[in-house]
Amino acid sequence: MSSIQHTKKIALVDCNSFYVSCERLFKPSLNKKPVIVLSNNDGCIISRSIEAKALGIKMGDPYFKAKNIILKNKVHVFSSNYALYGDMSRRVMRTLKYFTQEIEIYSIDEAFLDLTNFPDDLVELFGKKIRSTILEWTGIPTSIGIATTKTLSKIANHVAKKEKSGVVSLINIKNIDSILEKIEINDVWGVGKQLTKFYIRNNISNAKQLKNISNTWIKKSSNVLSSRTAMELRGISCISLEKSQSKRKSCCVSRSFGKKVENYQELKESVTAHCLNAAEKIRSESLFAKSITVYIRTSPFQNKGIYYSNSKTMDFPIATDNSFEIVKNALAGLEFIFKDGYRYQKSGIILSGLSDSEKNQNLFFNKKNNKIKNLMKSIDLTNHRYGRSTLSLADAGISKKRNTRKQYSSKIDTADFYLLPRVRAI
DNA sequence: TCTGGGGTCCTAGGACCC
DNA sequence: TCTGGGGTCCTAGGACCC
Repeated sequence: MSSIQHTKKIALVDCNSFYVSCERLFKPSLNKKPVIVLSNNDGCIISRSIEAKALGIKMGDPYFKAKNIILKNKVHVFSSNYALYGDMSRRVMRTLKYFTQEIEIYSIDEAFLDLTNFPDDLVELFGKKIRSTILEWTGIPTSIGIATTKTLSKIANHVAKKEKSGVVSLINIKNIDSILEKIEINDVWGVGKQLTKFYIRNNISNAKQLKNISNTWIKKSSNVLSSRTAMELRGISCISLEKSQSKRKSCCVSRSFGKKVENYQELKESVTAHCLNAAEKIRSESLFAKSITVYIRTSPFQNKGIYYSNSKTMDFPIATDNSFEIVKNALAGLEFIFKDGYRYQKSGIILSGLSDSEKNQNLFFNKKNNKIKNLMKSIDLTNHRYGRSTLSLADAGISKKRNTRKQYSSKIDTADFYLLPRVRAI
């Protein structure tokens, strides 16, 4: 057993303006220029380059509201291309795994690494090596924050975003209070809109103040999550690294419509399509759903007409991954909640109570079940080979034009070898 | 005219039981 | 006038994250 006691060291690696950076790979001429990426249907702004941020363009703002600034400043606009971002994300994560297996992939553009086994005085240098390697191998710029807990590594990362080196370690700093003091309370990981309001009311407006507040007070007036955050600010690790990604518990598929929908048939088609996507997803992960929720709603932002939103949840008699059964139940639920005369903006479904046990199934295993299983398998295989929705149910309305907007797509597919950008070795 | 999508966890309160 | 008390389980909705 080693006698050396290592300080706990957690690094948070975060890709800078990830979606924008992905698009820039294929158009290097856009470096240093303002660029944004839009959500589905070109609805909201979901990624901004620093130059776009500097223009005052806010995260999550509806596109049409920012259009004036965008046109005036010649901001480059992209519709989102999730296939591209997912692919680039996998490349970045693979690169990280080259450095350590102690990794938690936290989101599409973020990962926590446990660097406890590296010497304290070398960890920042190691961070810089990681950063330059990711840039070299994938072309994606990152920021890296290193500290003793996840919450503090988030803060270190926040500071690193403004540093030229892109890497900040709090490990060897004796007293980090002067740093925490400059972190606004709403920038602390785990403090959202409601908690910010609550803390401000109680004269807590930065991370240092939250760190120094009594634990009993937080637990009493808020909840365990809040006290965990405060503890982590004090350097006491409460949120551990989740190395193995556990199987998910639910699976949602939803879309807003490009144009409002009043027609029942069109709603049915959208719900059917959502079900087929979700069913395929859970089958690919060998999961079975216990229940399904279907929901529809009109736009919450328009006051013309009355707002209507409703949902219906149904249990399956036996947990299932069968597309037909999932669609059948969803459509029954839709019929139950549909009301005529509204301009619907969105529909969605949620498969929940997901499990990978086939316990329930085995009891009822028979020929018919096997037949359906094989059918599902061949549907998935065909769709995988020839593109999504090659094989579909009639109700998904595949012959029709999709009710979505995607005006600014770069149409880049990393599966196409010749479009892959060549990244210059540094 | 036009406002994303996909997750997790916690808690309050209702249903039910003795 | 006045209607127990304590426990468990489940779910819907809220808050948070990216």
